[in-house]
Amino acid sequence: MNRKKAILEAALSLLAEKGVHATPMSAIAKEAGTGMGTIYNHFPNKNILINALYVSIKNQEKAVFVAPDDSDPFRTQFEQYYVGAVQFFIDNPLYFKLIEQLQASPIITAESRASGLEAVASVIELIESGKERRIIKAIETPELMQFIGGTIVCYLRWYFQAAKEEKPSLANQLKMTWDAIKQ
Amino acid sequence: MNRKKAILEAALSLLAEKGVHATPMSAIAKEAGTGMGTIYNHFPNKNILINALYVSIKNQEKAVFVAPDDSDPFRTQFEQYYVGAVQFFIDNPLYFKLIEQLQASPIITAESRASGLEAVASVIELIESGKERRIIKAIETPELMQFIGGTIVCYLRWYFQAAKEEKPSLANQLKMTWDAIKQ
Amino acid sequence: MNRKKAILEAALSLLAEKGVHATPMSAIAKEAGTGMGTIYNHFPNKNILINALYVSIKNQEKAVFVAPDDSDPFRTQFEQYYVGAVQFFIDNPLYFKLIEQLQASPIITAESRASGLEAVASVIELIESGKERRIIKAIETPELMQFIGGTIVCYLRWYFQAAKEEKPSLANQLKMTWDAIKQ
Amino acid sequence: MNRKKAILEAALSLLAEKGVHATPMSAIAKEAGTGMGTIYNHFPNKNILINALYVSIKNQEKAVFVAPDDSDPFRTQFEQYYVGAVQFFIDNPLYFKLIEQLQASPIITAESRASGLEAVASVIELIESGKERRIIKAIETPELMQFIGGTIVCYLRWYFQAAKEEKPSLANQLKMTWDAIKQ
DNA sequence: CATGAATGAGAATTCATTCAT
DNA sequence: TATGAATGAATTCTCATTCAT
Repeated sequence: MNRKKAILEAALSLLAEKGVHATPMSAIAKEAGTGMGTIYNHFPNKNILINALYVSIKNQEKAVFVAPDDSDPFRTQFEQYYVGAVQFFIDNPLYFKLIEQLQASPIITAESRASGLEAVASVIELIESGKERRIIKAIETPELMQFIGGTIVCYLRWYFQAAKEEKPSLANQLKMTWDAIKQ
Repeated sequence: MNRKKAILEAALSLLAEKGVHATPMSAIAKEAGTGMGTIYNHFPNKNILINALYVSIKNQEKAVFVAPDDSDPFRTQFEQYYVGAVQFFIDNPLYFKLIEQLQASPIITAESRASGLEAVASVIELIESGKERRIIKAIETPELMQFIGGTIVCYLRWYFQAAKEEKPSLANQLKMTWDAIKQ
Repeated sequence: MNRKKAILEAALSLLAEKGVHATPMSAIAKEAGTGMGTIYNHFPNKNILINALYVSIKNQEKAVFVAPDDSDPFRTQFEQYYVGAVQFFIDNPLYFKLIEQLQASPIITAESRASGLEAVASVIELIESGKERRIIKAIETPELMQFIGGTIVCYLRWYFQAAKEEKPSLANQLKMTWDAIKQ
Repeated sequence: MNRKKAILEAALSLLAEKGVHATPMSAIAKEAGTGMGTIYNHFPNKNILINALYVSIKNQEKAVFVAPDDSDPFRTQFEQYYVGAVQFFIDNPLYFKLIEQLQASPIITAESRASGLEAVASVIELIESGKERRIIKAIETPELMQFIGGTIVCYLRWYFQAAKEEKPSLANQLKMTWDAIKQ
């Protein structure tokens, strides 16, 4: 039985669901079916556990951004990234809930944050090539990235709060985002 | 002597700056120059105080959305709303910091959240007229609102984290958002 | 009801009797008849409480060393100091038990320790005048002080462990110490 | 491979250096290069380990008190004991640090303490013969022993806290102690 | 209404000890 | 016999809330 994994899973579910500050370590231990001390054998303290979870999510997110087929049209490649990111969080709602909480939190260290940025390195590359090819607006890449990321977050917020039967179509979102950034 | 106001101001500055969970009621009392009991005379508990702050910010935001001149072109009216919202938070950075923290927090009640939505009622109206006049894309209004709101939040995040000397231009942001939603 | 005093008294009795590490703050609170939080209102943490106790004892000890009558013979003056110190701890056995524990402990700060040294300033003066008058051996004062202090500590240890009926006479002790240091 | 010895050595160095309560069993195991379970195979619990260390030191101290040459003058014999004891702890500073900590500690059992007393049996004998021969003051032997022991402890404290270059001379100490106890 | 000392439940963290391997 | 991950009771400290003044 992999206790470390059990702990991370229990932590994910409780931290995302109840909130970081409403989840005592004892609750995580109970949910993971271990003693509290066991958590501390694997993670020196609560913040480190949370950072580990953050980095683990970001690493999985990274795996989603596989290099798209370069022979595809630019817009197709962009949409693949976009849809990939959205789908990743739709498939893992707890990840989204947790990342939302941690985004602006002082708990996440600069180091964890930096490792999180790696996830989007290949997207940045695509955007910059799009700017060179005059497909994308000539705006600073970080600003574009922030904008695109923002549309994703908002879509997901919207997606998760919407009632089951009326999940908003991703097509609209894609169209708006593309219109926003295209030259 | 308006103690209630002093308490709200102290709470705003501490909750925004230090974080909700790192701000004890005692610190708020000290900053407000009152006793702790006085806070409890005005706000039955900490959560209610925080909700009051949230609603107060949303109400001030509402005041910003004054009906634009109907004789102006639609796009001008839209930009007035957009710039107004952005400017409101640029002028009140603490408001933004606090709202960001509370956005996804279970502290904010459904009721407070609902009252927050009133702020944007007049914008909704504008958007719907835009859709009727086929200036704006035919997408569900809530989805459009969410999208627009998302771009504002992301711009502000970007704005506040950027170094002093290189505050990003709002023009790019306006252009992207308009291109996104326009027919 | 002076709670701070009650806390110090409870702390003294438990720390001295059970030992510093065997006395939880909760036990002190219970003994003092207060809540645990009350202790922390008066002393920010356990170490500070212990230091406060240490300094308080040293201050009371200081009060014991009243300037002796200068017209008395030197030896009389010396014995007054010696007997005073011994009597102080015989009268306050808990003080002795606690000081013994804390003497070499890293809990006591340099500052507390320094304040403790003030207690013996007037004794140092007497010893130095004794050396000048060639009544006392020409040995470095700190070494003499350490020696004298050591004989007191040992006597007290002996005194407290001895059975009730055979408390050792202080006279022997005084004689030995005097013979040791006299020219 | 003598694991028991390795454990005792690791325990000595850590307990003396860091303090009894700041040294977890896990740290001792690591320093000794064994698993934690191994310690518990040799010593049923932490207190028993500490007592074993105490008794071991006292036994080594005992070995230092070899019967002096009976043809030597009494004072020479006494000084041999005295210097031997002092030298023992100067040669083994960790022993002194640990014994100091444990002196007043409830961890040390009455049994261990009793076994510690054996160390000085031969010194007691010498002192009593000195009293019979009217070389030493007619004071209860235990009181004399306590006094002598006290001067040693204080000298050592003084010795170890003094700066390297100004180690206090043992000669002064010997003179004072002798003057104190001699008839 | 205003005050702020008192309260104690609850949180993070430690570590002696056990036991399956 | 050796190992060290697992355990959870025990400890320190915090802070929302109360209430006597």
